[in-house]
Amino acid sequence: MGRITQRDIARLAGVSQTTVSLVLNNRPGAETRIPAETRDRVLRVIRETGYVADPLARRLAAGRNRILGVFTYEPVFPSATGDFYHPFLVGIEESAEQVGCDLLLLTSAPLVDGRKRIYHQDHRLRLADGCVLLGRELDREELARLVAEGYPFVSVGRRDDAGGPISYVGADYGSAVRELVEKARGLGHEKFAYVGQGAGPESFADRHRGFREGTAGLHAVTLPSADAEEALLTGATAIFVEEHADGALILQAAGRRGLAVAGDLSIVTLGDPTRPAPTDIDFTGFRIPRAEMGRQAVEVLTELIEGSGPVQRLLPCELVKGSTLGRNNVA
Amino acid sequence: MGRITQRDIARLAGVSQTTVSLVLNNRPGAETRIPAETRDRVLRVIRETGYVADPLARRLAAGRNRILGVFTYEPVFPSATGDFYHPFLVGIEESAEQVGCDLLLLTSAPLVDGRKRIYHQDHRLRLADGCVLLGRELDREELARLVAEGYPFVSVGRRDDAGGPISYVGADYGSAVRELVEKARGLGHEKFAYVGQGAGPESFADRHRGFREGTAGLHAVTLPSADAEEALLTGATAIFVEEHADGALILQAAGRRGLAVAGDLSIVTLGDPTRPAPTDIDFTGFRIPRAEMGRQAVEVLTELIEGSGPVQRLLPCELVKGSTLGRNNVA
DNA sequence: CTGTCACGCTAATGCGCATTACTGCAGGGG
DNA sequence: CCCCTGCAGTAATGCGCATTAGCGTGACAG
Repeated sequence: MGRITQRDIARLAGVSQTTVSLVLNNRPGAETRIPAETRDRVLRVIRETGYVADPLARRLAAGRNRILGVFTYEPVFPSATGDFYHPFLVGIEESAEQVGCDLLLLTSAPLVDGRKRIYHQDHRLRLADGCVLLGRELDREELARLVAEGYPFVSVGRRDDAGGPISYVGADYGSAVRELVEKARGLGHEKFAYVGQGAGPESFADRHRGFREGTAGLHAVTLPSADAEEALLTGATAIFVEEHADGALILQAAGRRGLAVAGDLSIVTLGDPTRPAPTDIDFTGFRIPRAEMGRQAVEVLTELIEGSGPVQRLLPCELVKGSTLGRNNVA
Repeated sequence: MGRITQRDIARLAGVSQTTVSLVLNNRPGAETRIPAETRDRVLRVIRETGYVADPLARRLAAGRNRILGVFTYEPVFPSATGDFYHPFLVGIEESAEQVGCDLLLLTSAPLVDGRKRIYHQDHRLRLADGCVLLGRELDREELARLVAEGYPFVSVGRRDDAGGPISYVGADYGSAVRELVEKARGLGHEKFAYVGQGAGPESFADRHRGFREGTAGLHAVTLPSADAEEALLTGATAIFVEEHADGALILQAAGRRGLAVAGDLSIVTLGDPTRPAPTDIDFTGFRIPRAEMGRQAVEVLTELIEGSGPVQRLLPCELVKGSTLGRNNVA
């Protein structure tokens, strides 16, 4: 007892499979070409049988699916980073619902060298019409291949070209960081430190670029995350940290030295925490518009699938006033 | 320049498409039928071109997909209930990864009368080989139709028959509640109250049944959630609440009356909070094995797809000691 | 009375793959 | 000499649908 097909419907309605297809898709031209009487008859049979077209066959023939893939380079559901990615998914799901698409979580991608890879033996990307890519760090080679194959995809987060322009919906880290630097300068700060990678993934590079641009001509040093506490030795009065956890670390260290936060020392965090941090602290910094990024990524993806060219959007970050940035009181 | 197909590979390797398919699937029989020389030639071309079979066509031809659907009657990602459902998804994802399936979130299902419906104009269930159903309350008619159509699905949470037995992986609420009642009786409690729906969805009905069985022959009343505070007027020394939020409410009310919790009054919660509750309180109760339920649901679903008959599992709940159940000190 | 057109529909084809049935060939037994 | 068997592969078919080309009929102009 296989499931019902268009042929069955056709037989029951006394028409051809073609007619069923035409009625079903309500194609322009079919509207006029098929009289209401026949159409109703077909529709009635469809309703009675509860028939629905097999989306797979449909896609095979038509090339469309209304399935959007979601590929995440870092694990989304479990673990600590999960909380960071959750808001993106909320936006993605919301938007997918609006545009009437289903979401395919590419969970079957195996780990290779500790990372998920899109392309692997028997990859299943093509199940979806297009794909949203999530992750701090995307594989350049894979991106290049996606571009080369002309597969529609949108990155959540800005990406450099990879053998061609890449569509993305990112956060404007550069502007956000620059603004915060300027705010600090307005409060009298002249010596700055940046703690974090500041390179590698675009999101870090963008932050650091904003920092460099904002502090151009001023005293400004950059330290890796591992040396976070040493930022206190640099003479900086305003420390910008990529990661909340590092901010908390520096805060503690400052406390031990008897430095008053926002008085002797200001700390600014650059984005939402990606690791769980003892963060009852109300850091000055900004918020990444994660849900909105997810939403718009799906929007852009559907446009792409419709055939539009690459789209690149940077969304503004919302500044968080917080209480860790104050007037510089160091002579 | 469409994507590469088996035909292309065949042309490049100087063989037929059939041969490519045979090599690719390494079919028993093909192993012997195709000499290593030819196979290597084909494999080399495949490697050079980076070809991968279109999973869609594959499924169309073979009838399988390795896609598992996830349908949720209540919204999963956003909102408050999201936190409740999250653990299920974690388990589902984990298990899906293990069995090498992708997950299709049926997000395109529209709301009808405020609820999601599986069956609607152009439903897309059949995209997946089978489906995991999530939600406190599933639509009986829809279940019946799924059963009638022979579509493989597993409910997370026990379900009554609907025109046939339904596969599920549920939590054994009945036993858990009964155990808690017995524990309370062991501590000298003789008058009980149950606050919550106690009917309707299976999960509530099961809890209530456990309560009734445990308190058989004793003083035991049942109150709707709206009248939670009135539980204090019933003379009950042990109050069982379906929902943490109600427990918190009763706790407050008890405080106002000067009743000591676990002393004058014991409160037991029946499961994890589904609404965010001011729950720094360490309630005595039990935990629903949510992740495990998700995991096993996927397991069962794959069995079902392989052709097994209905499977029904009840998983034990883990009792939580907590601090709100104490010896009855009321004369 | 023929040519043309619109109408209402259908036959045929192909999407990319898996599968089944078959073919051409070589070698060996009868 | 023919038949059989095994080998190494190929042609053909179909999955369920969308799409294109086309067909039979009646109406109507010329």
